[in-house]
Amino acid sequence: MPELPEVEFARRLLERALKGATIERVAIEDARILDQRVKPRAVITALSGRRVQAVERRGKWLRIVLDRGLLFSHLGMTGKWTIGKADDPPVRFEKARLVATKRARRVAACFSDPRLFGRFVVASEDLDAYRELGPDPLHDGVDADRLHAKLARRKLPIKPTLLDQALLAGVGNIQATDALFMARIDPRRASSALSRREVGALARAIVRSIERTLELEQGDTIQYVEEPGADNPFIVYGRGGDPCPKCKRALVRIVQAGRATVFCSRCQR
DNA sequence: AACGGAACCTGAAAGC
DNA sequence: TGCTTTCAGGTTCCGT
Repeated sequence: MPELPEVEFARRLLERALKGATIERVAIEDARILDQRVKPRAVITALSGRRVQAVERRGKWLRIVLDRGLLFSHLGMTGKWTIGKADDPPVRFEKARLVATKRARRVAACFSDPRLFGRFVVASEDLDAYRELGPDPLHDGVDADRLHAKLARRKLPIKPTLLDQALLAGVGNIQATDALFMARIDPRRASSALSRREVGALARAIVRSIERTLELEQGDTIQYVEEPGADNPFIVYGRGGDPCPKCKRALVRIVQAGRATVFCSRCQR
């Protein structure tokens, strides 16, 4: 599932392909990726002829800066950008395509998304959802003192709290699950009960977990862990019932706020 | 205000 | 074999 590392992978891909390029053709194959009030025609008009100045990311949001206006892209659960030739046939589950030209070279940036949780939004200013994001662990680091102070006011257990994008932008179910294992913290603990020392360990684990995942994502294509044939590169995420990598006791799978969590009841306290 | 839970989606895997 | 059920989950919305 796309979380911060996968979105950063997409950012780098799009930056290489599109920065400095001019969008010459836009196709929206499925309007359900758009804001429902916006007509596909309006999106095509807004993007056509625009020059891409930068491809940025905050949390799980991509922000493509144009010479006039902005394009926001969220990958949802199954969204993916791939780069190909302008006239390549549609990729599987393709929902939108930007054909752009840079120094007489034409490229296609294709957005595919089988489950349609992704977003494709043209705007003239930052979206509320973007403005409301908390610090990005990769850009800003994780300030443990600040995090500790924020957690002190939270009522939820630490695991669901970590999924709040206003707390830290980009942490999803996978990174939260693995980071709690790395920091040896029980996901059921009350957020406000974590000591400063524990929050320090958690802050470091979040950054380490993200950097580790990013290192695994080399090359030009990316595979998400849920896709058929993909292996699971994560430490405990998706490994309920398997032996704990540290102590070999069976990892426990529970559901919190509707999300699966895996942890070791011996190593995580 | 804060929180839980459902809804939005559909492909793949598991169950029967 | 083929049908049905379950699961995955980021975000938004709604009800409590």
